[in-house]
Amino acid sequence: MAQSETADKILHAATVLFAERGFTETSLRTITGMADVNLAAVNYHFGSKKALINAVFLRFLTPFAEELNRRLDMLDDDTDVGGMPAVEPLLHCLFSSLLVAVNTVDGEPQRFMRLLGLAYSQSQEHLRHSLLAVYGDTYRRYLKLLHEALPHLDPIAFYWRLYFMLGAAVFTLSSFDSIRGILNADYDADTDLNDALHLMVPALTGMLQTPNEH
Amino acid sequence: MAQSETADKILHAATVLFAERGFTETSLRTITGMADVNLAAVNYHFGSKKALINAVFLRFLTPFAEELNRRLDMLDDDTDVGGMPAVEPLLHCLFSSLLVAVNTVDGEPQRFMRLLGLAYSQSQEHLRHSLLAVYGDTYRRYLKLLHEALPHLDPIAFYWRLYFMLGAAVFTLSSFDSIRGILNADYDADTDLNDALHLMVPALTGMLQTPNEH
DNA sequence: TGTACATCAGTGAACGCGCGTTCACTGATGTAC
DNA sequence: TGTACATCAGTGAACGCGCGTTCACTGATGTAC
Repeated sequence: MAQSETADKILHAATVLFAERGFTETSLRTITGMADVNLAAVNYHFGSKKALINAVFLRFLTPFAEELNRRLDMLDDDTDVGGMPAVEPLLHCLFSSLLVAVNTVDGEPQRFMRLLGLAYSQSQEHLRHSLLAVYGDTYRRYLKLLHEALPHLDPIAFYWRLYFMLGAAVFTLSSFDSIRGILNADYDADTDLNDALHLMVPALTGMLQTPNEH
Repeated sequence: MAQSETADKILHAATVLFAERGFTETSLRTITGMADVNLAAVNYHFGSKKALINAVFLRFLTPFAEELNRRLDMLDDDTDVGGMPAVEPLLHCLFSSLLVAVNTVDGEPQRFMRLLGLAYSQSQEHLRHSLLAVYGDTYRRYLKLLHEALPHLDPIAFYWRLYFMLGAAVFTLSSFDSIRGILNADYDADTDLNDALHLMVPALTGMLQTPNEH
């Protein structure tokens, strides 16, 4: 897939338009119009609109998962002698992989953050299944390490904290452009994606490490 | 609006279906089919599909904003003699108002959480404008109090932390049903909405209070 | 070297379908004189 | 008390439109004998 120039142009236009408006709100006619290719080319190269949505995600999640695994390997080597990796390095791993992966494919980094947000909110069951099949191993590996770094949390509390973290990250990064716009207008201060991630790491570390009083 | 039985049935069905599938993915035919009313009744009572979406939000956000204002008044009275309200009571205020409001209108509480999540992710500009016009004052009042309780954060850092909190809350609560399902299956432990909120308050308090090292 | 066939990327036009909205209409209830 | 008119909730059928998908087709390139 995506070996032809036409398929590449479709993937690029679909990425931009899906991130801007969502999946249902973007028609194949708009995509092929922007990509300057024939309407039927989407079904020729990808088979269906659903398959196109899948392909858009695979294109940027594959380098992300590879980068994350590479960094977790490095972290494993570093801590071979003395115990487990800590929370903060684990979060750095995650966000740095995101940044690196997003820069290997074309386009604005925050586009992919928006797509990630959409994947969660628009109930695309087919998408969730296909993503879990491809990236499930990496996901479970990361979860195991993170939980080991948070021994004060029982499994239930850990699971909820994980979702608090996912929510904060996905929501903030997928609204990144609009938050930045508001801050520029109100406080005349510019924050780039890297700044935002550096504000997020200590805040989320603090959240995860807070003791859980019942 | 919503004084007739037909309009009420439409509002109820729309609330259920929008929360399940999103706005674009729910057709007026599905809504009127479930409500057992005539298709044209939506446009007769509400004017358009967009106006129906607005009405669904107004119905549960209005009791929420009223309840929140009432609780903030009480908090103001309590702290009249000694300083400002603290972070944790402010979060309790917010979440308790949500719970109370959601129980005054019919239906499962988590439905409204899902709608809130959708309002953020589906780019419904008309909706955001209309909501800010109606609830802007309450929103700004709450923000001011919360910032006063967090004097260690400069405006920029505060703003980002606010979005981390919003993200964690909206995302978690709108995925509440599926998270609960996973926990039931994997750990055989049931968590209701109240439990989830009580796990959230200390975690988010910890996140907000964490110092921001640069 | 020449011919026949297969493969493949891409195209133009049409398919049927479900969508939100509109419109002329009905029938019940309220109001004015 | 009776009649004429206005208002209002609700209806049935149709409107035009944009959607994802399909299909027969073209033209270029590669392969076999």
